[in-house]
This record gives sequence, C-alpha cells and structure tokens, in this order.
Amino acid sequence: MEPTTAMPDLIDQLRGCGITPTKQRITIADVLFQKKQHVSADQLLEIVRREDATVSRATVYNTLNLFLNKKLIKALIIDKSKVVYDTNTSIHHHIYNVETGELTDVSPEDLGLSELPQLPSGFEVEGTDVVIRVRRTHST
Amino acid sequence: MEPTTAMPDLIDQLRGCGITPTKQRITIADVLFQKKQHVSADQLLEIVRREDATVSRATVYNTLNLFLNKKLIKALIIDKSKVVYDTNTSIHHHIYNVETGELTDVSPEDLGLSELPQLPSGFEVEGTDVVIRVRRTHST
DNA sequence: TTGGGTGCAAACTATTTGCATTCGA
DNA sequence: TCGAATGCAAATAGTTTGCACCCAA
Repeated sequence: MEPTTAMPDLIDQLRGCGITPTKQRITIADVLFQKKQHVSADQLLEIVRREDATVSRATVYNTLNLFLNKKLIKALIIDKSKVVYDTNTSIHHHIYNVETGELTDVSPEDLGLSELPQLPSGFEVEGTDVVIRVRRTHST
Repeated sequence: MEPTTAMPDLIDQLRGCGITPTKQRITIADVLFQKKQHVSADQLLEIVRREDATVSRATVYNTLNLFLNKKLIKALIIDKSKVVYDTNTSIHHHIYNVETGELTDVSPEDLGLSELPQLPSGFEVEGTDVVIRVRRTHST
C-alpha cells in the first residue's frame, strides 16, 4: 500500500476536516472507513498493523480521539471496559448480542423512540444512546 | 452505628439473597439502599468510610459485584470509565446531565419505547439500556 | 472452631502522557 | 527547515486477585 499516493479521497477528506494526513492516520482511516464496522481500539491496532507494522498503540488512541473530536466517528460504550468506535455518525442505535459480541445498527424509526420525554425547559438533548442486549433463546 | 444489632430488615434482606451479612456488607448495603441513588464505586467507598473507616476498596468492589450477581443492583455505564450503580432494579432508563453529572430516572412509558424492533426469531431481549444525554441550553 | 470474608498490596487492563526522534509541507 | 506527529515507555485510573488474618455462625 502506498498511502500517500493512493486513495486521494481519504486524504482529501482528512484534510477537509483540518487533519494533517500522515501515513499512520491514513492507514487508520482506511481501516476504519473501509471495513465500515464497529471496532475496538485493540482490534483496530491489530488490523492496522497488518497494513503497516510500525503503527504504535499510542498513535491509534491519539488518532481515535482526534477523529472523535472532529466527529468523524462515534464512541460506543457497550459494557464495562468495552468501547467500540463507530464510523456511522448518523443518529442510530444498536443491538448487542451478548454471546457473540456482534453489533447491529438500528434506525431510530425501527425503535419507535420518536417521542422523547419532555425535558425540563432550558435543556436540550445532546444525544441518545440505546443499546438493546439480546441473546439466542436457548431451547435447552 | 451498630450494624449487627440495628437494621434487621437489611440483614434479613441480605440473608434472603443468600448473602452472609458481614459488618462491611451491611454498611455498604445501608449506604446503597438508604441514599437510594446512583453512586460510583469511589463515591460509595468514600461514603461508606464515613460510617466505617475500615472498609477497603477491594471489599467495596467485591460487594458491588456480589450484589450485581444477586441482582440487588444494576450497573449503569454512563461514559467511558464512568460506571454508577443503581439500586432501582426495575426496568427504567436515564437522563444524564453531561454538565453536572446528574442522573434522573425515566420510566419506559415516558420514553415511548414500548415497541422494540422485531428481532430475528430465536433471539430474546436481555435488557435495553437507554441514556439520554442533555445539557442546559446556553442562551449565550 | 473454621470456612468464608476482609484488608492490603501487587497485578492487570485500558488509556494517556512526556520526551526524544521523525516526518510532512 | 521546523513544528507537528510518532513511537516508546512510563504514568495513570479503574478494577481484580493472591494471600495471611479475622470474624460470623
């Protein structure tokens, strides 16, 4: 892979967000947005290193935080010490298979969560996190 | 406070759950269920130590996990590394004030989240976590 | 009495940070 | 070139664990 010469779209996108497109950041962005999925920092580090073995754990964390600040990704807290990063930044929710760890997106409409409770006036909703934990019904 | 002689209800409740009511566990349960609120492990340790200075951090964690297993409390993950424990074990959701850290309960009815998305058959819902993050609208 | 519970400190996991080196523009 | 970005390792925060001592039954 030749990150600096290849995938100019990705580079432009980063630049457009005011992010200096370094080799590691491009590789990380490539993995994140290519394999559009929910990844933990550790999984991300592992995958990224398959493409560029020189990327450090610190850089992965720094880059994730950078992308978070720039709203390129969302952090998703699934469980105590189980954080995954989501490249889908539109409003949506999640179904979490507690047995397999599999995560599925749910659109707000499918949730019937159109109506929020009336908040005390003077407050605004910053975001709503919904995680539906499911498991396979065991016919045991 | 004389935990072993006072509050026999609490002791009976613990015993009823198959929990040996030790001095520390009674104090912790007292704090948790008296000040019916959402507390972090650290806050809990601090409050508990005001009643009994000899309680160790490890015991607080061990007891919280014990109570969790016995379904006496629920863990509530609010933010990356921000876990609070909730003595309200009925189905309900939360409004989180991101500025003050204040947590408010919301009943499922108030959320209009009566309808869950149809899951693939063979799955059952284990639980649904909803956190609505709010902030005061700044009239700046 | 005695096995489970506790306190302490060390271990562990996930993440952040300080600093010297390297790289992009 | 030169400041920003990186890698490394050490630091930090939150939680768990091993082990000797202690206490509830």
